[in-house]
Amino acid sequence: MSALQSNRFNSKLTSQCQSCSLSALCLPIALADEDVNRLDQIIERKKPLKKGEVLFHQGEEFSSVYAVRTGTLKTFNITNNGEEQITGFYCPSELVGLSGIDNNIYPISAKALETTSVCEIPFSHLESLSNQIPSLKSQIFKVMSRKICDDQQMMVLLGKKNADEKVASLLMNLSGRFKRRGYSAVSFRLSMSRGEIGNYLGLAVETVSRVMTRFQKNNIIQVNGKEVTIIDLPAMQKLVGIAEDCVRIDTV
Amino acid sequence: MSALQSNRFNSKLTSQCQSCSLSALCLPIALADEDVNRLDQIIERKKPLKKGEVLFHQGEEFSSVYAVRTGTLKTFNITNNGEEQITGFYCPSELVGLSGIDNNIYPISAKALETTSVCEIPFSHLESLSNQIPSLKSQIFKVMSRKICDDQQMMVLLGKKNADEKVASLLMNLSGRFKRRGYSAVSFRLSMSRGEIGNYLGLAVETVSRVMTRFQKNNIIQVNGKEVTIIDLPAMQKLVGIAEDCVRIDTV
DNA sequence: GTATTTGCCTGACCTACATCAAGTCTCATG
DNA sequence: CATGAGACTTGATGTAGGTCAGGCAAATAC
Repeated sequence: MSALQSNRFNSKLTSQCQSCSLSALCLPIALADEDVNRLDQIIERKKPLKKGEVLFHQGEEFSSVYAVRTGTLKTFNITNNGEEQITGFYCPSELVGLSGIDNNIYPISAKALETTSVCEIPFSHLESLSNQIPSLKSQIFKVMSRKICDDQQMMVLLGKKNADEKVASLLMNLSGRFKRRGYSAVSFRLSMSRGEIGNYLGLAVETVSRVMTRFQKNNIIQVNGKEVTIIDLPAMQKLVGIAEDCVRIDTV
Repeated sequence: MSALQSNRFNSKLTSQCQSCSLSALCLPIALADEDVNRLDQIIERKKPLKKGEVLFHQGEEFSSVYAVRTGTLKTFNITNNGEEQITGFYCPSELVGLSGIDNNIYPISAKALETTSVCEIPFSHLESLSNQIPSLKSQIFKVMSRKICDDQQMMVLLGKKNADEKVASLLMNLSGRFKRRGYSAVSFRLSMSRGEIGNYLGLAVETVSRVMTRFQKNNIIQVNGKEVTIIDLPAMQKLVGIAEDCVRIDTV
């Protein structure tokens, strides 16, 4: 059975790690069955967030990290002059909130881009559980390290790439994330608006729009509102520059 | 005795965590004495790197994280088209190499900007020691979380700030890091070149140069080669926007 | 000592992208 | 069904910062 044939995980809140199709991507990877059980017990499944609802606010006391189960989140930072700077988009199986550990305060807010359900993982529990399960601790180190790695790639993007490369990079990045979860890597739906894309990439909305219509004219992608299909994969890869995503070789 | 009156830590390679004036800033914070001892035993003090020498190369197998004891490092990423993108500068007490944990490969290189000595902390040892010392594990989580936090601030900088704000942010950031180690927050020496600053901030060398001379003309800073003095602190803070560095309140 | 390289500064010019302005399209709501 | 508010697109224009080119000074080599 394919990992994604099921729709169980938005059906009831009681679903568990063992039966969750994301479990291989999420934290429990590399854990023994009994350990997954123990992890499972500290996780709280909350009722889904509606579009626009906030999971946690910048400045709030840190308590939990969250694994996205369905839907998408954005995290953002309100800058001193009041503008929002989006720092990331989070898809199912991805962990949000790690930046709160340092100061026990969330330095960013997290908001749902669509109806989104998450698993809440109280960090104090996770931490004490990680005392008992060394491989869980290693797993957390890895997840955090990967985040550092990804953020550094993002810096390269923001610092060195032009508008075309930025947009192509985002699309290819999303493509890879869909693929990893078993969805099509070439055809998908953007859950964020053009404005949010621009904000994230350091571009004006208009630029995002222009780049995407130009890509479409040049038969690199096909766009229909939020639906995107990548047509000319080599062209996209060339724009991104192969060897993205740290040095990570995608083994999936 | 001030934390910085001593010069012991570049005098001999055998210096230990207990006697290191950086220990309060580095990993051992919040560790019991006996635990510091145990940590101390896994750390290898290497002979100093000369300017331009590489600590580890992008793509190399990951083995250790490093704490800078004296001097400065930069980390950088060679992009697909062969250019270098600097992802960070590292001052004494700061930890380099955390991004290697994820894939067991360093995704960046680290190079000395001046004569630099480091403590090598073999990660496998650190990890197993962290099984025995929960507070050490927490400390590692915190350090990694802080890194994520800082990187996100860097994204805001690269995505939203103009040249003046970028340069001001870097100077103020360095200022804060000097201060934390007990040095002057207003007068310090840049260990990186203008080119490296530009590269890091996503600016051309010429722009960095122009911004700094303009700052000087407007009596905001005083520049003499690599020596910088901040004259008009409020102006600088205004450029940076107060409330930098995540939401962290500097308690030092 | 001179030659050469390297880092930094400065001016003139150019371009990629932002900004402004005016649509069109979508879709939610009374 | 009409209406109104967002979200998206497109064109015209402006500008911050990049690029190019030249020059000086300090460091390094010869």
